[in-house]
Formats: sequence, C-alpha cells, structure tokens
Amino acid sequence: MLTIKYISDNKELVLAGLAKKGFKNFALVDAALELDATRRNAQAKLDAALAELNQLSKSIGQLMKEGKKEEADVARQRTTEIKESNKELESTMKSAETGLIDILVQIPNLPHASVPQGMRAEDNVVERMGGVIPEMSEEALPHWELAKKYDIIDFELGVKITGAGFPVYKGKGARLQRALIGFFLDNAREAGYLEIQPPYMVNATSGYGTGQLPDKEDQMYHATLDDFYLIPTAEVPVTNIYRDVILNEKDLPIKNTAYSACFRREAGSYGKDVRGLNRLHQFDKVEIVRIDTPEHSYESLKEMVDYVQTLVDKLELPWRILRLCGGDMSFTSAITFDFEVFSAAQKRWLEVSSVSNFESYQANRLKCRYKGESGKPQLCHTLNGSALALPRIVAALLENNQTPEGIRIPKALVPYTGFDMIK
RNA sequence: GGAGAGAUGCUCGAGUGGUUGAUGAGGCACGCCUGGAAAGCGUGUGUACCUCUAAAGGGUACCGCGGGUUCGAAUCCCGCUUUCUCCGCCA
Repeated sequence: MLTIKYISDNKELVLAGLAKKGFKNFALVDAALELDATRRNAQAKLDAALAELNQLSKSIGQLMKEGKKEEADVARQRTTEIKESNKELESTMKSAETGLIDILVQIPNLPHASVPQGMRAEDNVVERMGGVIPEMSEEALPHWELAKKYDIIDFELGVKITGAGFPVYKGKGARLQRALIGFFLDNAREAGYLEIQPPYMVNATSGYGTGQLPDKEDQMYHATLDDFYLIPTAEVPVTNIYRDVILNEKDLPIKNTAYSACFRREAGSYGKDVRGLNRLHQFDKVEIVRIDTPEHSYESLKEMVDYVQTLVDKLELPWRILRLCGGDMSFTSAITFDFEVFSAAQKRWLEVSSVSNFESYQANRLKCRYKGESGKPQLCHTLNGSALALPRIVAALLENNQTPEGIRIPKALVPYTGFDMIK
C-alpha cells in the first residue's frame, strides 16, 4: 500500500496517478488523510497521559519507600482517573488506525510516468517483437487436438479426477512439463538467481503482504479449516520471505527464483478463450523475484525483461513485449511488461509472462526495508516476473512445431526432454 | 494427537514486580596505538509512532502474539502461535 506520508505530501500526484489507473473512488484519499489526523491527535494526547502515569508510578514507589502512605494514595487516585480517560483515547486511536489500514489497502499502486494512458488491452503499447511466425497449413491443429492425437494431455481425465481446468499430463506430455521446469530453473540459476522451493499454501498474513488479500480473495482457493490459501503464484511465498525484514544494502539486489504449481479459481472467466491450456485452475510456473533499492529497481526491471526475452528466444517462439497501459495493470503494480507468444494454429497471442515493478507498494505492506550507510531503514522496491508460465508455452510449442512427422522439440530443450520429436 | 520444557536485542546469554530498552560476552562500526596489521585500550551499536524540526532534543510503545492483575510487568495470571524432548501415528 501507499504510505500515508506519501499521500499527504503528494496528494495531487496521487489523485492523478489513480485516475490514470482508472480508479475513481477519490473519496478514499480524503478519508485516509482524515483518519490519519484523528490518529495522530489521539496518540499525542495518549502519550502525554501515559507519560504522566509513568511519573506517578515512580513517585508512588518513592513515597511508599519513605512511608508516606497518604501521599501515595492521592497519587494512586490520580492514576485511576487518568486510566479511565485513556480508555476513550485508546479506542479512538485504535479504530482510526485500523480504519486507515482498511482504506489504504483499497487504494491501488500508482503507475510509473512511462506507463501509457489507457483503460483497455488495445491501449497497451507493443515494446518490441522477435522470432518468426511460422507459416501454417489450413489443416494445422490447435494444441488441444494435438494433445489428444499424441495422447500427451488428457483434459477429460482431469475433469473426472478434479474438475475442469486440471489437466492430466501423460508420457511425453508429462516429460515436456518436467523438461521446461528444469530448463527455466537452470537458466535462472545461470543468470544469478537463487533457487527456492516454497510452500504451496500460505497464511492470510502472507496473502496481505503481497496484495492478493483483500483485493483478490475470490481468486484464491481457501482451505478454511486451517485458514490457508493455495498460492496463485510463487511470488506470494517467496516475496513473503522478506516480510518484516531489514536487509543490508550491500546484500541487494536479492535475486530469487522458484518453481511452483499455481492455483487460481479464475472465477467468472469461461468461454472460447479458455479452451485447452489457455486458462487453467492449476498450472506450473517458474517465477523470478527481485528486491532492490529504489535507485536501482528500474535497472533490475530492465534486466528481468531482457532475461525473459532470452528464454522465449531459446525456445524459438515468436514473441512480443507489451508495455501495459494504466488501466490494464494489476492493482499492486507500478509498471508491467507482458510477454506474449504467438500460437500459430489458434492464431492468437498468448500471455506467458508478466514482469512488474511494485516499487515500495508491496514493501510497505511487507515491511521489507533495507539499511545503508546513512542508517535509517527505507522501504525496498520489489519486482517479479514469470520466467515462465508453462501451459501457454506448451500450447505454442505444440501448435507452432507441428509437422506431418510429429511435433518438433526446440534444440535448447532436447537435453531436458531426452527426445526431439513427439510422435 | 498426548505429556513436558522453552521463546529476551545482530548472535549467545543474564534477568521472578519498581529509574531494565533491558547486566555481561561475542560480533560489528569508529577512534587511539602501529610502517601496516594483530593484540590491547576507549566510544558507539534496535524498531515504530507522536511532538518539535534546519539539526538536535523530548515523549510513548515494543523482551513470540493477544488479553488480564497491579500505582508499576521481560518478570505474576489466562488464551494462542511456535521450537525442542518423549510417546503415539505416518509418506
């Protein structure tokens, strides 16, 4: 969340930023500022009262030692009065405090100056493109047909076992999944990322830390008996490693990578675009997470984008990078670059990665700070990106590389699959 | 799941009701010493919020978390979380 200090120092910038993001509830900003004033006022009074209380306590001890019981009793009486009047101050302060946080978590992050204006996907800007879109014959099959033809992914079987959106990968399909995970993790390691294997369930505090809660509560699977959430991305557990942590500036940037299964309810998205692997409730993804100083976070962002580009290049997929417009970015992001690959039989661009700088928005929730030479702890910047999400990569690989003899595996991946064709 | 023992600052480790934000040791930083270093000596070493603000200063809170008792709690009481040991179960 934004800090109340930033909001009160830069109200006009905040309102302009929110407008760019398509956020209309400006009243929340004033409400936050008002609650903050209430809180500060109550705390000032309460602190003064507590100071007097502490003084009285000391004097009572002293008086008792000197045997001046009556004077001590007078002081005791006074403490009772103070404590009585403190009750109201305490409840004022507490309710202002929780009310303020309730409001702040409803205010999204502000977009970076370089984020294009716009509300819809059409307003996103193509940053650059690469790879070659293959010529496809009219008989080219979409990946769900190919999956059936070669018996490598069974969607109906997943329905039987769990439900729609939980496919079963078989044989070379399963091995292709495992190959991609290994390929992505090895590349990340070579690029300097520390591999992490995180829990796939998190508590509510972690969900709040990265901003999934309360904003996207209905997008996560919730194990109510234990109040755990299945992670929608490894970003959640990995970033929460750094919750309530003060890092040393010389240890930055932190570079972590993690494979995890990801679980998303995808409530409300049905129809043609979700066929096959296009949108699943459970899928595999390798994530990269970075934590850096505000001075270096945009360098970090560029490195991450460039790194993801090397992956789609090695996989020989046609790709493009979009700079998302204000209205299309996520709640918590300050800037986001989406990677899309072209899936030649569906003739569609599919999003396979989203690389974002959250600036200090997550860090403020997480209380993730760093300390440099100057001494004072400051909020870090957090960044993350998919590198990469598997299902749509698989969809594009299957569709783009289909031949009459079978499906060709890109050279870079063969050491991981152990086969170069799916026949 | 049952029983018992713990949870204190960067780390270790004192502390069972009264100037204890917290003894001590280690670590770290700075200074002295040195040709340089080590050793030695000295000094310093948390976070958040409020107030004030150029800075300094002052105040409040924090000894796993949340309550309670008391004029006063790291210290007493209750609940929770978590770690360890033993038993049970088990991939």
